[in-house]
Amino acid sequence: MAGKIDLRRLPPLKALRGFEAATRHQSIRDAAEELCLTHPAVSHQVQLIEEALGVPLFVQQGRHIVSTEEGRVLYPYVRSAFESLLEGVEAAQRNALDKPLRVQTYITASIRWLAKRVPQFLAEHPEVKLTLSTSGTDWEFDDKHADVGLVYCETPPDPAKFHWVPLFDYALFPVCSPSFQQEHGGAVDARGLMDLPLVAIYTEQQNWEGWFRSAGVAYDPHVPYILVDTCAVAIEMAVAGQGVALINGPFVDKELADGRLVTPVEHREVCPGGWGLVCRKDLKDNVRVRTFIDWVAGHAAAMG
Amino acid sequence: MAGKIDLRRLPPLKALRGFEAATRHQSIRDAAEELCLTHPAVSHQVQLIEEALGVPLFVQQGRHIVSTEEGRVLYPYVRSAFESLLEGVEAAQRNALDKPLRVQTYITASIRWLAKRVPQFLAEHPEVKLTLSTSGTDWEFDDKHADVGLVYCETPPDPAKFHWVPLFDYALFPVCSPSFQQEHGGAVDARGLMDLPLVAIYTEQQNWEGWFRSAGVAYDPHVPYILVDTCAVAIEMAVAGQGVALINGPFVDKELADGRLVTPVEHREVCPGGWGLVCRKDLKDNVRVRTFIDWVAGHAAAMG
DNA sequence: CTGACCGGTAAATTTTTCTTATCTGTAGAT
DNA sequence: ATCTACAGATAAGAAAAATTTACCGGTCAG
Repeated sequence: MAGKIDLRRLPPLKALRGFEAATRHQSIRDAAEELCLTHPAVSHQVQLIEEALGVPLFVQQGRHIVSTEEGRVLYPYVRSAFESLLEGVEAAQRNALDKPLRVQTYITASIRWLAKRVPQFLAEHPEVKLTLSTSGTDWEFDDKHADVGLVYCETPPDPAKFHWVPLFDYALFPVCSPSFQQEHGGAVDARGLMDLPLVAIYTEQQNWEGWFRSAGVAYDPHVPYILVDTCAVAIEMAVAGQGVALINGPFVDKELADGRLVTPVEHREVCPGGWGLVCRKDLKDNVRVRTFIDWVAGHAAAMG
Repeated sequence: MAGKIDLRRLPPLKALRGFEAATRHQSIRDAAEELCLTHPAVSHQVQLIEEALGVPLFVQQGRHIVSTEEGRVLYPYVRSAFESLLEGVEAAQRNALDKPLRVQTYITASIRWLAKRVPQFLAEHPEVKLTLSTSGTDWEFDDKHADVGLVYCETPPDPAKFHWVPLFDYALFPVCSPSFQQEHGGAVDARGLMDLPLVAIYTEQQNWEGWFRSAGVAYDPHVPYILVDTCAVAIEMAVAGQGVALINGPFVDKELADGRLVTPVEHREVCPGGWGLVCRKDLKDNVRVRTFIDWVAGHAAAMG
């Protein structure tokens, strides 16, 4: 980190691009076109540098311009400065890319949605490494230990600090195995469901209550619950024919499609908020973060 | 002059100075001070680059900032880009300096004022070479063949095309040698002067007429003239005691000071315009031109 | 000689940059 | 603990810069 420097005598940096292009084309208009500017803009940029250096860089010859000797002397230095900058940008971005992206998820979202798709992501983006940290207990996105979170939020997080990309809405619906359904007398209504063994999650026992209420059924606090600790386990219980689980999101799409699970009652309780990706606002343009978010959001939109 | 390039992905060049200084100081405020800016300006510049690269370059640690790994990776590239630019500027300026500066003068101004001072200028500015082109006939500054002119103008040249630095005003006064004065009866008035042999310049015979008029003396067109072709010769004639010459500017200061010339009549005819330096407007900031103009103007002010 | 082409210039507008004022969080002192 | 001084971030407005639009003048090819 070398010391002292005399940055004062640097030429107007922005205008250097005009000089570079004008020198390369030996034409103001062509340079302007390349830079998506009008020709007076480039003309002005060149004049700025000529003034700053106190040296003419072009002379008009007929209706064209031609670099002066000084212009030709200066050009390679400018060129190599630009190349150095481009190299630097690439090096910094490569460096950033080399670090694994830390992704925080809830255990259910991880097991039943993200984990399945991660291999494809890694195959499509071999330059990005991932670290998944799944937790069944932490509901809050922890920006100290993760770059991106796939989380559920009732209300979108503070937009002043966080970038939020919604993925799926949050609607609760009951599922059970087809054999379980037959054993308990085929089709039932919401009221009938209350007599069956219901699988609930420790931390979200109130979900059933809300669902019954939204289905227009008076809630009986003495409903026979089977308590498990995560939604992923509740799903396994339902598949195994142990009871009716209350699910949200796209986490049982596959089981519903291939018939391992059915919805004994069609009613869905639409809840506020939804699942989405979250990251610190200042990271939203980070190459790794952007790559990951765009990819996941694309797949969520495509496959629900 | 290598071809193609992808300038699009260059970072915002102007903001790079902020990044450079902030990295070097590891402090936004110190960087701002060095760049003569306020700290929000530098803060913003850094953010601009971080956004452009999609990579954080600093993290806040306590109440200070510290470069991230990416910032440390990027820095040397930026640094070397700046150094390349500074080298380029120097190389171009050195190149420009190597060419001789073409100075156009009238013969009198050259012989009696400029030529004497040129050696000192060359000694003080060994990097600047001069080509003097003196002419007794060309009155118009010829910007095709000269970079700077030391010329007389009745009215300042068009400021849209030329840069003009006035040096001395133009006031006509008569001079002769002391012996000549004594031979012709000592002190005289303007009227008496008309009877003496007057030295006039071919191309400016009307000068005497104007001088007499401004002195309040009726002009007699039959005054005995000795005609010479340049003012420099007229001066020599006067020194040699051949007659009275009509002089302007500082061109006989030395002879008046050491007594080789005297002013037989004190009246001076102040004429419009004056002597000055002229150059094309677009050259006024050229290093060689500026050096020369500043030096000459300084000496003209100091020594009249 | 005419018309298309090229670059320069001026004025106005848009964009960028910078400053002023305020806020948040940290570290050191009381 | 609480207060103060300090370092940065942020927002809004002001200042400065870059850019565009419209136009001019010179040059060259037909």
